[in-house]
Amino acid sequence: MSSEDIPNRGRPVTIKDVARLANVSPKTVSNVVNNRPVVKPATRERVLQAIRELNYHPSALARGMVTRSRRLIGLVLADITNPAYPEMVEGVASLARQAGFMVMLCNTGRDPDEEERYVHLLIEQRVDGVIIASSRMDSKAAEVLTSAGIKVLLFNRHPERYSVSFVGVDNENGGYLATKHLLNLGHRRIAFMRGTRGASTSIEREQGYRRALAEFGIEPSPELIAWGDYHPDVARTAADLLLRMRNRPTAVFAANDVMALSVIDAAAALGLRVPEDVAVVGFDDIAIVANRLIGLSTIHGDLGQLSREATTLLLEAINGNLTEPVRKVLPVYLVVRRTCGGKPTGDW
Amino acid sequence: MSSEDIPNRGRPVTIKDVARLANVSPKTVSNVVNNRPVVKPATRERVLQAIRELNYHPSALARGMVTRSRRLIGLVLADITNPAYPEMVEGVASLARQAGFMVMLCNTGRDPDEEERYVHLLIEQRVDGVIIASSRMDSKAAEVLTSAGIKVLLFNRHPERYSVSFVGVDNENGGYLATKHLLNLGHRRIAFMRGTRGASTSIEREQGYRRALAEFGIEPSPELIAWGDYHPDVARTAADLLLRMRNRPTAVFAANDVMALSVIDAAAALGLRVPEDVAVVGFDDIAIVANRLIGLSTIHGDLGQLSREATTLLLEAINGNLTEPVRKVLPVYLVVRRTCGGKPTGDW
DNA sequence: CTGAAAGCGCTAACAC
DNA sequence: GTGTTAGCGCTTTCAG
Repeated sequence: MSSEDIPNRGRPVTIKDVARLANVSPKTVSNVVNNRPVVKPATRERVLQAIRELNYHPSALARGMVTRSRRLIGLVLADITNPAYPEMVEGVASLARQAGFMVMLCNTGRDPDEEERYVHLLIEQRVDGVIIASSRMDSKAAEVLTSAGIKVLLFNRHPERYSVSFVGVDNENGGYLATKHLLNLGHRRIAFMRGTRGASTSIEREQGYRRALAEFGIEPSPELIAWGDYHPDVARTAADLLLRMRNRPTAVFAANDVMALSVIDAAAALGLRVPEDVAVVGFDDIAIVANRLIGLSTIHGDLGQLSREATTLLLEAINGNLTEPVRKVLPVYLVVRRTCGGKPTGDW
Repeated sequence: MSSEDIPNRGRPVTIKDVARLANVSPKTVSNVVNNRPVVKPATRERVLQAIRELNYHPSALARGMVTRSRRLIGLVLADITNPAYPEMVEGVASLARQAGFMVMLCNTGRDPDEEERYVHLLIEQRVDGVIIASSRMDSKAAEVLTSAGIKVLLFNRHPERYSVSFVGVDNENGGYLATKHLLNLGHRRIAFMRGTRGASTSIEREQGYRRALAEFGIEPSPELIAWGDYHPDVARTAADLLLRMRNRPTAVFAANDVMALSVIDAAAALGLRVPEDVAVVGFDDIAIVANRLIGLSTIHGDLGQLSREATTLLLEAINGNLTEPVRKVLPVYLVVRRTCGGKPTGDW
């Protein structure tokens, strides 16, 4: 009995504590907390008063158990330190937040095993949906999640066969536009720097690169294909090798901006001028590369917009308003700045 | 009865389903799942077989309800698109992951109200701990969380009075070193670009700036103090104003690298050379600024290391191994590259 | 070593 | 309008 009188002995305050203080049933408190308009204003006020007094916070855990909805989404990505991701994360986070969802961050560090582990953790957390922006083409993540009843949205990257919703940019065409532009500027020895092995983005960008070369009757030389792993350090080493070749390329198309920046840095270290000695084009158009000191020519796709579309689609799927998988590919365009040697577009 | 025979009718498979299939009690399954070495190997194998067969994933929700630990931490930050954060997020995410914790991402967008809302959501989620890297000095976030029984670790920024653990870099000294260096190079009209209003980092960096000026008997002129809000666009506008002044500063010390880059961009747009016409020093040493095309002189503090220390401390607090609040301030040093006009350090 | 029962905090059905 | 009861899926007593 006496313990009944002590409101809070360290243990978190529950709906019962509030009910007791407000002299109502737990159900009524629940109704107030969930803004159900069936409560008399006077009662409601009394309950709210009790909530404030006890500093009550309803447990999302307990609620999730019974409603079977956690209001939680997972966000799986390859490497948060690649500036292309934060631009995307921001869009996801803000839209999710508006819809009352929290976001669980899963940074795989490009490790497929880590991705798989995260998938299982997300299932255990009973998240409502997951946005996957990390997968290689052989990933089973989407299947595993789907079979656990969790909605999935693939972001830009995708596995080989997929029957879940996908949003992305037109990577193949981006690769084509970048390479075509360099060809039009007269370059014939154009190197391509690949991203992560097995990433669909890298594969598709390379396909575009090859298509453009083919149009000019050029057989892509294997020595001009480098691996940069979408990672600045790996790319830096690869760029150094590329630019030290006796017959070095006159232009480099890197599968993302981070690697393009590494190419530029390597060139500067070797005393090569960009674009006079070597032209460089990237992919993503991350914010920093528009800086006038860099002026990287690159392929622009609206990742912010894309991430908002992705989140909207995922939330609709979670709400059951999306029965069929959707597939949406946004167009890209070339932004010519300084590093390719072409005539700058617009402000550039 | 017939429904008993159907293993899974859409509803997620529970510990009971596994127990039934393996012919054991739920408790035994629980023991297996939690690797408690009290189960006979044969039984254990049978249970694991059933788990695989049913594709069972224990509910972290249900477990959390009874164990009162979610194995979850919250990460509250001001703006994920500022490259200084991802470098930190990576450290937190990887260490948390190793310890079996998931991370909830809370991007406040520099909005104090949003921070407060996130704090309540984190309490509802019953997270075990929170790393706060977003607060202004008047924030009550740490107090509110602590009073809800949640461990808090303040990262770099801190409120006015705080009695929770804190890790950060020596912001005041960083501001001093940057300004002192510019003074030693002969600059006398040194502008300071502030960050977010009320952010302790910005305030402390300014204090260092003022201390250095005072040593040279210089009264900081109000017209040389600009607001950049730690935001590239705001900073860009402010920089433009600063550099268009009839009596413009010969040097600018920006409270972070993102703003320093905006200053550089503004200078280039106005046809001013860096460092000849205007010297620039930043703060944070984000990865990109080491690129030879930029070569930003800046204050380096090891944010990666700091974030790992932060996470370690938070996890220790969660485990109850940290009774007293800890306060840890890492030293910083000046990296001289190209933009300040001084003699480059090391590789630079 | 394993089983049965209780209960974590909440909401969905029903009563009243 | 409001109260009561019965679970959600798990772990933790306490018995066997």
